[in-house]
Amino acid sequence: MAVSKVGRSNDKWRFLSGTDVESAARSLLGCRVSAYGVTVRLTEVEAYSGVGDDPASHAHRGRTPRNTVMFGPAGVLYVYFTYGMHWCMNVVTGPVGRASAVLLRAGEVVDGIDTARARRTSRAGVVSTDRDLARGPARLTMALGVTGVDYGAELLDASSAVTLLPRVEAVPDSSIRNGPRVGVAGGADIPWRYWIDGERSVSPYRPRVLRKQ
DNA sequence: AGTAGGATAATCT
DNA sequence: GATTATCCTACTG
Repeated sequence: MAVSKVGRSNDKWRFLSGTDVESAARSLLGCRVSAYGVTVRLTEVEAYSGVGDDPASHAHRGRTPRNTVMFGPAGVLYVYFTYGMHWCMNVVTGPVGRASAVLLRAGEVVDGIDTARARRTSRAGVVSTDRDLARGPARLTMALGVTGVDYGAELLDASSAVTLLPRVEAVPDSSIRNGPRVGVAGGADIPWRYWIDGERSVSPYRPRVLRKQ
């Protein structure tokens, strides 16, 4: 049967396809992501706009082979490889052509914790603490077992390997904080990092390293 | 508790 | 050839 896409009959995900990536980011907090036997409750995300105003966005300079899915419909997974060893995952948001996305930065493992621990054991054999299992974008992605093969996955399709699930508990607006995004080279003044206040799984703020003057 | 340095490769200029 | 939406380890205090 036809997959229910964002909007139309699927009102609960309507916020994903709106034009406002900030409110999409807020609404994703508290939602769950499930993949390969592990489920995570999102506690920290970052919004990235598309072509134009946001120099930190991978889509800022237009369409390339890497960012192609960002230009498609909302509710699709954008995965990228960085720093020679890490995968990070985003939820594409906004109308087709907008190319905005929300980076999933941290979460709390709520199911499949043994699997997550196994994936988050370092080469030296050190097992992560539960708090750190999905604290940080590459850690979150690693805990879920998500890699480049999941690029373009339909997150709202229940038969997909990677799925997005609605909030189980409400997340009041008053518990949501925001501030500058982490580690970005441009747009450091845009406060598009959102997190749930008081969550231990939120990655610590690190001022970006100064490049050159 | 805080920071410095290394690992390691796709992507884009 | 430079840059990168990072993580881990080891060191200092």
